[in-house]
Amino acid sequence: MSLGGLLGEGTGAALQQVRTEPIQQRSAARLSGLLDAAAAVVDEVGFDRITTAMVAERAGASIGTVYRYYPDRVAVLHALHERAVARFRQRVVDELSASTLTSWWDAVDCVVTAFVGLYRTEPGFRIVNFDDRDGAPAADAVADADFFARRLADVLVNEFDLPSGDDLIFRLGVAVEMADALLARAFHSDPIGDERFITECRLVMRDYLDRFYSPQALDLLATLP
Amino acid sequence: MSLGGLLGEGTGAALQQVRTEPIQQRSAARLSGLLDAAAAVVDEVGFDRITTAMVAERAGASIGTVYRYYPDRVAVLHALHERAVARFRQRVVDELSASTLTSWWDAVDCVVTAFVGLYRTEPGFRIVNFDDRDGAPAADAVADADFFARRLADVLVNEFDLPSGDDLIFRLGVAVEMADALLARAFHSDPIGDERFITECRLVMRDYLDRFYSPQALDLLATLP
DNA sequence: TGGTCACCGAGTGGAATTCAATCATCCTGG
DNA sequence: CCAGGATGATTGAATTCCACTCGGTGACCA
Repeated sequence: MSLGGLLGEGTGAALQQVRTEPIQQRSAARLSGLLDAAAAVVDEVGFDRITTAMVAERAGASIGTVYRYYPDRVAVLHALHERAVARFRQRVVDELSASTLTSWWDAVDCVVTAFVGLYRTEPGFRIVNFDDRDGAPAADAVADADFFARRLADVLVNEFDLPSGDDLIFRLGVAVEMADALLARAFHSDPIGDERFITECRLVMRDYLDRFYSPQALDLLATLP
Repeated sequence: MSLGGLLGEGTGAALQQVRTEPIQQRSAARLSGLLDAAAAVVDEVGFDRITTAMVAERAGASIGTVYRYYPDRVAVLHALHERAVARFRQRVVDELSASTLTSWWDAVDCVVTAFVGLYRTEPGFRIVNFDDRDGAPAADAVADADFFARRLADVLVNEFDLPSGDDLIFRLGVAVEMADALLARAFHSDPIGDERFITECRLVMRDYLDRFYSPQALDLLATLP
């Protein structure tokens, strides 16, 4: 789940992707250099044509260096995905603080906007996000989505007084799944993103959550014990 | 898109997956045996760890035999998916004819029910379905989803007088994406399927489509030119 | 009995991964 | 300040793995 884990400071699994934590400064540059190279290569040749040799060469490193940091080919792509998600997280924060939020809806809208922005500007993300659903990430994905739903729930509860609880988390989880699917569809064959799906995504999110959390629904809820 | 192509009699690419059409009877059994083996292996080791050797061994055949029928490893998984979809198609038909349909909603509900049943009973489908978005099928997937949306639109237009047109197809496409995401989520870590997500899927589908195609909405639409 | 059809499995090639050797940097005692 | 050992970082040839090919062998048919 790609929207998952957006607000987490690392979801646990993320950090263990790196085999050996770099100790000297130069290797930090190496690490991000490898990811930059991977992003470029993925954009050029696609997900399933990428080879470790290409990544190494593009990064000006040797094969062995790749394996020093990542246990296998797929882990490199995972890490690329993780980094993109981290940048997205920052983007959400920026977006949230740059906007004047008058209701929970504005916050949700910011998240969608940030995600769309990520698709558009982060090299390789579009492809990695589609293809990263295999194998290993599958297990993490649900945990990530759940984690993200919890974080988002915190924000909505604290900022907009939505009623906290498992119901809210579950519904945000549902919303995240739907949004991810629709945005993936929007960008599937269109680097700019098909606006119809993006618009419909916002609409669906709002309608779905309005059902439970519109002012009217909340008022109604308040009148009941 | 996994719900995609459900009602199609083959989407064009489907039939060309088999390299050589079997001529003698025994080879028909071989073919389905290979798929059974692939399904079992996929269930055991997962999508990206499956090897042609594993499939061959499980089927009691040799590597060469696999390649006699399928051009490559991915084609085997395509074929497995296709077979599952074919069975699903039958299940939809059964479901539709076994139910008394009083509105378009009943038809949509049947599709969801059939899809859930497929997840539960078709070996290997759960995993293949997740990963079928990736790699090669990715391109087909959107076409499939679109194709399925069109077929479903036909049914709803003919049986329940929904207004035909691109809008209906687009909205069904959106609905398909959402349903697929939510059902995938329901079965992601639960072989039986998390009922909360299944229920929510039905609810979301209905709410979303009701917005445009509820009796009230249709009446309203009718009063306008 | 000749001609397809089906099957086999060692062989090929390319990509993933390993690992022993080498280089770079840091650290410490003098 | 500076040997020079210790440890981190890098290398790339060697190895392993795996998808895929192909020539040979038997099975069915007419």
